Amino acid sequence: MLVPDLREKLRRSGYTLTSQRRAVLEALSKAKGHPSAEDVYLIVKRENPRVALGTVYQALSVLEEVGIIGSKHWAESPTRYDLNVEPHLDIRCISCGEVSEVPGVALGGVEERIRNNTPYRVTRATMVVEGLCPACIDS
Amino acid sequence: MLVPDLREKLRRSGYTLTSQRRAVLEALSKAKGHPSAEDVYLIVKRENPRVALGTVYQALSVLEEVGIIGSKHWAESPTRYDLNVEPHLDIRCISCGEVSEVPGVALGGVEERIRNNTPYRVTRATMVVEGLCPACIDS
DNA sequence: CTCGGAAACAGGAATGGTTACTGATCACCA
DNA sequence: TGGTGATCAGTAACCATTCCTGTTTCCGAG
Repeated sequence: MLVPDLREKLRRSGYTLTSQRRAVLEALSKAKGHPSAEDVYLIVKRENPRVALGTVYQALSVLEEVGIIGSKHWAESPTRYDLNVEPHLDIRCISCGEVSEVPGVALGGVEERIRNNTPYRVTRATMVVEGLCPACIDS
Repeated sequence: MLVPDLREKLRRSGYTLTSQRRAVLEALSKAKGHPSAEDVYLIVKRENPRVALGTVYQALSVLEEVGIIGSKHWAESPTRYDLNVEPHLDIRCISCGEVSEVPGVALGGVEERIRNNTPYRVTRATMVVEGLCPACIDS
């Protein structure tokens, strides 16, 4: 199964397991990249044409809150979702929009240092990386 | 003067110096924080009620391209602009939206390590930090 | 198993930041 | 100073996302 104790994880945060939420999770694993909400919507729709886009947005936000999926946001581009909830770097091509992972780079305790240098209660510290992918450099 | 050789810097990239672009720059320095395009627009409008919001957007984007100003983007919030073009960390309160600087935290060559671990040509690597500001923690 | 109330959903309208478009105006070099 | 390409004002359009409303689904208590 895709996520063990899925129902239990949702219930612990006061949510219920619905077929739509399961379908969104399955679509996310099928997409195997960094799909946007709309990408997920299109995949879910292939099997269940009656799902609403708003439902996909809501399901993604619930799944993220529960900690089953992660999201990243680049300016001028829809939010991308990811089954990989471990801290890791992704880079987005400013020309074609493709997102891929940057392996082997650790942030080295930057978040910890941020916490020690601000009176804010830090809730999120993400690296947003942009560039030109190999294919777009050549063209 | 706010920026020496302003005209020259614009000209070098093929742009001209206009009163609107100068006004946007002045508004940005008056705002003294991390204003959004609309914040800048409202300030500029006080002295020149005929400016259009679109002009402010275009001016900000030109000034950024030329390297006179910087911008940062948090999800679910308009892009913020800044006269400080040196690499530095800013944190945004997820409750009231206020942005302030996190002093004394260096990224320690993370960008260099990213460049060495991706086939992309990196054009931008920013840290996006969110949290609760002291005032919002108490309330 | 089944019933009732709470949660979630479908469909579509609304929102908000940003960009695109068009005819009028301006900046600047010859 | 005059011409021309860049820029502007005003406004419409765009797109990702959220909101709204009536209907359906989920699931724990019995």
